Amino acid sequence: MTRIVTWNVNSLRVRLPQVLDWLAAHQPDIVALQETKLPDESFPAAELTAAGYSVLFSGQRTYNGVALLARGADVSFGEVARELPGFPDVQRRVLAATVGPLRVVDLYVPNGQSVDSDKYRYKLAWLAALREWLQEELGRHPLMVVLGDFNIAPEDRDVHDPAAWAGSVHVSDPERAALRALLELGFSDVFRRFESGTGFYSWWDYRQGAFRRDHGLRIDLMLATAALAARCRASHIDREPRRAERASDHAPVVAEFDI
DNA sequence: ATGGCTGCTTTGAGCAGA
Repeated sequence: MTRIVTWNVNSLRVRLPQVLDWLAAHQPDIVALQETKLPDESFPAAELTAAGYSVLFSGQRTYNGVALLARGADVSFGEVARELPGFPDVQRRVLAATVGPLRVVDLYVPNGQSVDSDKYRYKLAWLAALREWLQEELGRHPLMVVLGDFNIAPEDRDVHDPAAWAGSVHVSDPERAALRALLELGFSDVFRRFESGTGFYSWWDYRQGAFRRDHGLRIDLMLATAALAARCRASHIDREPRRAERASDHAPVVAEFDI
């Protein structure tokens, strides 16, 4: 059994103790982190290695930053990619590697800020470039997982108050269409293989007691190719770390595979 | 109610997140 996780930690500097505790408690095999907010020279490689993980990271100061952890010493990360082909970008949002039989693509999709902003147009252009790249990757990697903070709630059932969110960034039609276009390449949203209802969120605003009131969005996703999805046995969102003092505003999303 | 909260930044008010 292989346990795979995605978690937007919103500063690995602040969250490292919680991440280490969570790794020790849950022993995941592959972890994709987003918003590490650390330049590579500050990445806590020694601490994570001491916790039993091999690490790969692509970071920058202040914003963004992604990392992959693979359980075991000296795990080999093959065919590493840190960019979307044809989409040069100073923002560190992409980290892909081959780990054993698996292709793992860790993404921190742009937020988009608001639907009338340049950042929104950047988000849609980024998603278009991502689709082109994943289409190529699919030809080479039948067992692929694309996971991370997508900053898109796929459907209204992934939104605590769809009427309040209607038309805004994270739920707008163009964003959802871009996500559907990714899925239509041949991916499955693994969480939805096990749970079809409303009320399952992976992010809650820090403000206005949103977590306590369970006002959230499901925006952290794990997409698997058909061959990999067929081996998925369970998926859940672990709300426990969100309860902690100084919690990330995102919860880890977990899935287990027969690999 | 463009507030609310958190993390970051050539340290402190402003940006960004979602």
